[in-house]
Amino acid sequence: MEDYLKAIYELSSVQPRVSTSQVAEWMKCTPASVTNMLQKLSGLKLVDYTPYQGVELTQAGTKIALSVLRHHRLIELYLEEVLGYSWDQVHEEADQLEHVISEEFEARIDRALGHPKKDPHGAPIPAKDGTLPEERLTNLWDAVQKVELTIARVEDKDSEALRYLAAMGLLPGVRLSIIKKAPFSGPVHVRVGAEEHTLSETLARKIHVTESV
Amino acid sequence: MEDYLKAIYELSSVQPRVSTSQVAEWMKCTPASVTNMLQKLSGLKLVDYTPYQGVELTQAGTKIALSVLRHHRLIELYLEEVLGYSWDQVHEEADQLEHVISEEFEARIDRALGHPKKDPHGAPIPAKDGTLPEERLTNLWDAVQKVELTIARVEDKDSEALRYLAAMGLLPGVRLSIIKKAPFSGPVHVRVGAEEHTLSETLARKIHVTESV
DNA sequence: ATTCGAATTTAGCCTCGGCTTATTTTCACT
DNA sequence: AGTGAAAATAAGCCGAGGCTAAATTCGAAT
Repeated sequence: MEDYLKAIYELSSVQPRVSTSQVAEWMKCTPASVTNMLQKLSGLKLVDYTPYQGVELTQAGTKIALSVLRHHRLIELYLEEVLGYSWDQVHEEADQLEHVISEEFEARIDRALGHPKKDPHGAPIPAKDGTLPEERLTNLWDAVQKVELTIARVEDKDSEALRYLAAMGLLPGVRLSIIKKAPFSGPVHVRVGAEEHTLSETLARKIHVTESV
Repeated sequence: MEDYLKAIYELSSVQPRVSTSQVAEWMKCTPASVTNMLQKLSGLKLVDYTPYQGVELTQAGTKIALSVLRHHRLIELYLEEVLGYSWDQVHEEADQLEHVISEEFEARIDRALGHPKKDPHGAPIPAKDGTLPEERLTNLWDAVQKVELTIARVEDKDSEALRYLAAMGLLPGVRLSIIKKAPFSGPVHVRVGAEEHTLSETLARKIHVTESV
C-alpha cells in the first residue's frame, strides 16, 4: 500500500492525474492489480479515484506518501554518509527499511545527519511537516544546448546505471555542458571537466539538470 | 515465521524440547495457531516436531533463529551506542528491523560497533558462524546469598521494568549482594554500592547474575 | 488397568495485502 | 456510429498468519 502511494506520488509530478496503466508499469504488475488496489485505497480515503479517469492522492494519501519518501531518502543518505554504502547500494536497502522504521528512528537519523535537504541522488527530502521544495528541472536529454549545466538529481532506481554514472563522475552537483546531440535519437555528447562522454537517451533521461548559475 | 523460530530458540535454553503451549504463551496467541505454524515449519524442515511431544529446532532452524537473534542484538546495541536510544527503547525497534535488514547492513553495523560480544542488556551476540558462548547464569531470585554477585544480563522484553532497573542502577556489569530474602516468596533485598533496594520476585527473576570474580 | 482432565490437534473458517487471467465495459477518436 | 485500446470486473490463488469449537491423545492418579 505504501508503495502504491509512493508510486502515485512520484508519477504525479508529471501530470496531476495518473492512469492505471502508468501505475501498473511503475509497480511492475498488471493493470488489474492496480485497479484492485486503487479501490482499496479509495475506500481508505487515501486516493481520489474515478473509474476510467485516473487517480490522485488525497491529502491523507499525500501525507503518507511524503512520510514514506522522507524515510526513504533519509535512510539512503544515512546509509551512504554514516555506514559507508556506495550510492548504487542504498536504494534497495532503503526500500525495505522505509516501511518499518519508527518516527523516533527517523528523528534520530535526521538529527545525526544535521537535517539534510537532499538525498545522495540529489532528490529533496520532504520535511516532517510535508513541505517539499519542488524544483522544476529539465532532464539532460531535453535540455537545450547550454554552455553550463549542473546535475541536480539522478534517478535512483537502476543501480547498474548509477555505478556507470559514478564511474564517469556524473554526480549531483557536477557541472557539464552538452557538446552535441546527434539527430534522430542519437546519443548526446557531454563534456565533464576535461572528459567527454556519450550518453544514450535512456541514460540521459535519468539525469536532471539546472542551468548553472 | 522468524518470530516463531526465535521463540523456540529462546525457550529451548531451559528445556531442549518446547511444548506447544509454551510457545503459545510466548507468542501471545492460541495453542491452535502454534500447532498450525509448527506444522508449516516442520514441512520446511526448520523444526523437528512430533505431535504431542513438543518441538525442537533443526540445524537449519537454529541457523535462522541465530541470525535473527544476531540481527536483533546488533541493532539494539547500534540504536543505543550510535543513535542514542535508551536501553528500554531499543527492543521494540529492533523487533521490527531484525526481519528486514540485509547481510550488508548487518556487517556494516557490526563493524561500526567493533564486532561487539554483548547487547545493551548483556545478552551475547551470536557470531556470523552461529557460535554463541552460552554462559550458565543464575537469576537473582534463585541465587544463594553470596557476598558478591555481578549482573550479567537483564531480560529485555519489558521496557517498564528496564526503566525501573536503570533508575536503581541495576545494569549489566554492576556488582551487588543479597542482603536477605524474605521467606514465602517475599521480596529480596540487595545492596548496590551504597544503596539498598527491594525487588519483587518477578523483577528479581529478570536479572541474571554470576558470582563476582 | 481404567479413567479423567489437561494439553494438544483437527476442522473449518477468517483477514490482510497482495497477485493473476479471462471477460466485459467504457472512452475517445475517426 | 463504430472501433480499438485502456480500464474495470469477475473469479480465484497465494502466503502468512489468526481464531473458535470440537475431537483426540497423553499421562497421571486411582
